[in-house]
Amino acid sequence: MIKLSKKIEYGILALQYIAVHSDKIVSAKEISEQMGIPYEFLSKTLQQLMKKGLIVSQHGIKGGYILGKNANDMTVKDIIIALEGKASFLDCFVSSNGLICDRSPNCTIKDPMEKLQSKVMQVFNTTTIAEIATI
Amino acid sequence: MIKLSKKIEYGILALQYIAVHSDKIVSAKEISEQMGIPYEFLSKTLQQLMKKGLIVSQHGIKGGYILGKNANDMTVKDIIIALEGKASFLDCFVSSNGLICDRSPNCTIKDPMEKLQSKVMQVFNTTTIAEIATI
DNA sequence: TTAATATCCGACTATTGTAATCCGATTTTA
DNA sequence: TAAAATCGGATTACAATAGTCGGATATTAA
Repeated sequence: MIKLSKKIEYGILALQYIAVHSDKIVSAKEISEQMGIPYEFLSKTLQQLMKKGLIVSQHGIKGGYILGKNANDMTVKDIIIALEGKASFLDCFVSSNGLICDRSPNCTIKDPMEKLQSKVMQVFNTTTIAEIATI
Repeated sequence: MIKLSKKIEYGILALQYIAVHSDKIVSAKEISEQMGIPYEFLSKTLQQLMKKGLIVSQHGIKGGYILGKNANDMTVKDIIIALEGKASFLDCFVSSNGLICDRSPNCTIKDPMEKLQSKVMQVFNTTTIAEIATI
């Protein structure tokens, strides 16, 4: 299947919510309730985004999250990489030399697929949270 | 994960192989051996492509497959739809009215994600087997 | 100083979808 | 009529996703 995982969907929803409510600190509970996302799962996702610097956390009773950088500088590709470590279509693109599957190194689709992938990644890399948050 | 399934990877590989060897009928066994794809799984994939007209089958001892239409008119999107029925990022885009998940109809990411998706689909829709087969 | 509320973190379970396999039927050609 | 191919349903195996649970830590406010 060619689709975005729930984790990425939730990540985008959360970042959008935090961006729209940038005048205050937003808690995971608030996002969970307002966006209809399972609380525990969302918490995990937010912690991952925090570790990658996309958001900044504040502990304690008045705690929550704010954006870690400008929404204009935060792309969908950033989110995918923060939450899944990579953003690639085929497994062979994960390693640096590309020699993973049986067909390597004489794979006939590696080069054309790499071009296809870079085109798609360019779309992800030019779509920002600022765009998504502006409704 | 944002990645292409093995089925789609195999489908692209098979179509590429058939396109390159368009001077003859190519059997599933030959593709399986040459491309290193599990025979039974590949057979199923080829049957799906056949049902959608991307390839034409020939029964019997000298049987196999040839392209069902010009490689220039066969896009990656065609392959994805033939093998998975749809080509969408989020589940809510599957239905025509988009009212599936909890957030509908007031979902705040549906519209921006729909734009993102259409951009990606345009990439898939403008990449042909002819391009992929020309190495 | 203590209770409340929040993030943080590891481990675990449940579910789903993918990938692969098995078995047999049908078709065509030599 | 035997061999080699496609066809098709059912089943199994496996991996990744999605979600849950329990508890530790940090911060604030009463």
